[in-house]
Amino acid sequence: MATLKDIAQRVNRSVTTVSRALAGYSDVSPETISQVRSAAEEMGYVPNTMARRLRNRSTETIGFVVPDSSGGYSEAFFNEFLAGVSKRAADFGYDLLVAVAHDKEDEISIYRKLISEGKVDGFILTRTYRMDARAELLMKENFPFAMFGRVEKALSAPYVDEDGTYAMKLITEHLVNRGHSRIACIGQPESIMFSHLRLQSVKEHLATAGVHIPEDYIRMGYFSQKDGYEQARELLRLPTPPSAIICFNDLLAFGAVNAGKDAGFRIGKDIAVTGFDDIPMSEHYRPPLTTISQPIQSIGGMVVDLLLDRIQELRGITLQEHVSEVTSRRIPIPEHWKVEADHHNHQLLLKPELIIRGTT
Amino acid sequence: MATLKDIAQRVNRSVTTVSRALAGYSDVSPETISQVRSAAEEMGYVPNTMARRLRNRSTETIGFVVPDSSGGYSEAFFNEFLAGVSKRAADFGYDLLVAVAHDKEDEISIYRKLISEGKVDGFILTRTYRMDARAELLMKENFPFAMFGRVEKALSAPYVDEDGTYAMKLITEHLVNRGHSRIACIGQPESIMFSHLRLQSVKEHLATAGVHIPEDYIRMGYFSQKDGYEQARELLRLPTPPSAIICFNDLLAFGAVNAGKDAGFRIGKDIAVTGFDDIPMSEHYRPPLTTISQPIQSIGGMVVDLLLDRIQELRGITLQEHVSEVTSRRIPIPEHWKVEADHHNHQLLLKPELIIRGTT
DNA sequence: GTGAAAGCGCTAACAT
DNA sequence: ATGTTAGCGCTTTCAC
Repeated sequence: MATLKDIAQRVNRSVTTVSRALAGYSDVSPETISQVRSAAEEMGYVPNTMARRLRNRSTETIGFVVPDSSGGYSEAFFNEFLAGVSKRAADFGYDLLVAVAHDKEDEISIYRKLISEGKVDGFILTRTYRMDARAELLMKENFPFAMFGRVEKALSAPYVDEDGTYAMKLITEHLVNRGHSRIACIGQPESIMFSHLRLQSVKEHLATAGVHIPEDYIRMGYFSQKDGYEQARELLRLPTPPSAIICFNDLLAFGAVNAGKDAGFRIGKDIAVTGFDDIPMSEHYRPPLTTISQPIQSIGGMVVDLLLDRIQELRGITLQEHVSEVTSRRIPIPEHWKVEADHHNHQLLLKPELIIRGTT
Repeated sequence: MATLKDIAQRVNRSVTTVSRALAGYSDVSPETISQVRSAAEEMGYVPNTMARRLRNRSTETIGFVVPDSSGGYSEAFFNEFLAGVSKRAADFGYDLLVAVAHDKEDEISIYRKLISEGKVDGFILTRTYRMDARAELLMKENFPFAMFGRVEKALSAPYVDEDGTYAMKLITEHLVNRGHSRIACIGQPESIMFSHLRLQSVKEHLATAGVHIPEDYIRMGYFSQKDGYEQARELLRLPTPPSAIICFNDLLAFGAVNAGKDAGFRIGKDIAVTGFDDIPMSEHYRPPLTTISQPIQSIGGMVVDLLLDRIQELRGITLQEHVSEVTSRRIPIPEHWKVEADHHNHQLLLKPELIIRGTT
């Protein structure tokens, strides 16, 4: 591998000059620049990553800790998001470090470790909790991070989130308009922020519509298709079973659909089911699933943008040119997505879309 | 962040001595060792990652390039595999760098880039092709890698693979025993190694069983549920439609099941469908899918083991202790999984399992 | 416009 | 058993 030194020898200049020529400093003579550039080109020079990182005290790396694949986390969601993050990070020369929480190891200790070892410049968080230990740690450490999702306490941390409250307004109105008055829901644990927000919204909008939702219609704490099946089965065995089941993700909805079928209901006729996320399979399910769509991959990209902004902010502007270039390259966010934003566009709420299909 | 220098000052020793004390060299006095260790502990010393990497010419990082999420790649598979890789890598202090192929960018150029920038010590490859440009590049560059899957040309590269030939033997025998004689199959492009192997095996074992498989029963080039639906629909509209459809992944099978339903067939009675992979949903599909199961997460871990072996091999044994410790920690592979292995246990073939469910 | 020198934090060869 | 020196490859003062 060619180094600056090699180039310097070749063009009879000092390492310093070569470094500056390559970096495009203004105080290098044009001829030197072109000499150096072509020498570098010829010699296939690529800067040594670790040397640069050591010197610059920068890892050029974003960390993403996967809660744990086994948790029944909606897989398709995760892939899409990761793709969005990785591609966007690559645009800025950032790498993506992925860690999966060991069963043994405390998730939060992974964050601690990655910070103390200096392996990442910042983190991306998803599936935030109302009280999120990760967000609290990172705030306390003043370590850069950006979230897909919010936390309950108003933090100054940057985030992108879907407007789950609005999404549930769309769903409940849709169901009420279809004549449903016995509406149940199956969701994740209420400790998860989005799950909490969605449930609140369901309650609120049903109340507005004058629809009562009894306590035993509310099933919180579930993720998987299997969970959806079991909870829906129980719901349908109640003395007064619901005529519609709102599920807080698509997998739960698939399970509920199956439970409905097994109990002899015609899905979309005798009983309605809705999902959330619009994973690829939803469109192909039988019947196709009514659900809420979110541009997951784009969201991943947006979160990267927010994080990189935050990193530079905390670092103080050092690399002037780079900064402005980077900031100007931010993904513009389509206006029709944006519901709300803080004055710095660092906290974004996106408008989700209701996709009406065969299950309602 | 405390550095070796800080510790050295504290204990009145040189940086070198501190470094060696921490590394556990034998030529440091016991008291110095304990002094240094406790000082390090107190000061919360953590070695600077980038300094170590620069100095050691090691990235302590494994690269994994995701072909592209949109390609219809079986998502659940990807997650499980990644989890296995990440966890195992973490056991050895290795990081996992994940890159997603940009739509614009040539996939192979990502490998080139990561190599020339010195960002990873080795790669993990999945979904290998019969002629695999990545494997060829890495062989040519003599850069460490390990594969989940084989390539057509016999390479000395380490791999783990399922015995797809055997898997298809199980499937065809199962179907033939159930009385099927009109058997079709839907698979990925034949350029993909596993798809090719599976197809060959299907042909071979059907021939052995005296079952003829006409050309128009063979549909290669597909990945997604949608593909599965469309191809199955066409198959079922043939003058002589098949009575069984072998699909080379579970998503294809889901599509085929739906096509069968839509055409008025009773799945598992009028028409049989089989999948491959046993993703979580397969068990919950309607009807539950007969398929081939593989321990994906474990396989991810095994591939990491092979890769780390290869990395150390190419590097020459430098860190004696570390090496032996590492090698001794390898995941033992259950005997009942192992079908075949080369003499160094660097090329492993695993025995897949047939899971019989409702679609046959 | 260019170069010498210093240093990021670590490790290792070579003294002593 | 310990310290001195050197250097990984890069960037950034600071001097000329």
